[in-house]
Amino acid sequence: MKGQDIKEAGLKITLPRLQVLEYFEKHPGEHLTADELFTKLRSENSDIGLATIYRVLNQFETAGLVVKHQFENAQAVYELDTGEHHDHMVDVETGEVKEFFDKQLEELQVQVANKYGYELIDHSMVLYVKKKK
Amino acid sequence: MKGQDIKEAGLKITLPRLQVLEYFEKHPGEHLTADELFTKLRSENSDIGLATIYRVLNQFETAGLVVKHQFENAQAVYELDTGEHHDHMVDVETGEVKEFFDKQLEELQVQVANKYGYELIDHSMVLYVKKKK
DNA sequence: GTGGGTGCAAATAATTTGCACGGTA
DNA sequence: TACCGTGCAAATTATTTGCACCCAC
Repeated sequence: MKGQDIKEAGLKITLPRLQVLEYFEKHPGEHLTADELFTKLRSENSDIGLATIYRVLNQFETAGLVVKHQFENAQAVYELDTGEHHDHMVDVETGEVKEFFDKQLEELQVQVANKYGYELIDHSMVLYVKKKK
Repeated sequence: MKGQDIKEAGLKITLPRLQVLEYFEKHPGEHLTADELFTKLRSENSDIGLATIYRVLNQFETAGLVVKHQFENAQAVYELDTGEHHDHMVDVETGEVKEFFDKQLEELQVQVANKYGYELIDHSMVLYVKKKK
């Protein structure tokens, strides 16, 4: 049962938390803002509050259940943490967000950090792209 | 004279605009928030307003005089646009921002975008690092 | 039963905008 | 003199927090 993840995070299994987690699981690959999630859940007859969404997302982020991204825009977007690291491509024409992973790029970043005398802890990389004609 | 850049951007040469531009030119490599710039200029006996800083920075960004970055934190940071593209490394222990450029990384990003059927328009890449012991 | 969890509304933080006045061209 | 530009304060936007009530354990 999915409540397991919530319990393992040291949180009580409550309806709002289940609804948020369930939404992400039912829509794999979606990246949405707190507000978008609020609207979607409300339209599914949930009576969840926006503040709760922010609270739950923060708790889930701390627990490693979701990942938060701050792209160019003001609002942060969240996605389910599949456990597999990946980076993002944003199609500048459609706003669509695509995940990708490139081993060579990852390794090169480690090497570049080393070259400057640093150890790489984390990175964020977003490629802004458009479809080739 | 430095007012030149401002005039070329189609803007009147005013004291606040000169002060902002001058601050960046006198402190090469600095990345600061609107609020930090406000405090610095005020301490230099300017009577510039925070709203004006935001307005001027936006105009300068549009004109290509400064570049705006949104790192993990809430506040955006600005730096003078030297015309040379570079990415950033943030020391997670000190908060220090270092610029770097790696040709191989740049090229690899183009290739990766191509591999997925896209054309690379722009990218943002921030390496979070700490000093090697 | 009790302490954590929730919705709502009010508080914050960063940034933008309205307005009357001031300075540049 | 024309208007654009400015400082200040109020408005906006995204997010957080206080509080009284509620529910999972």
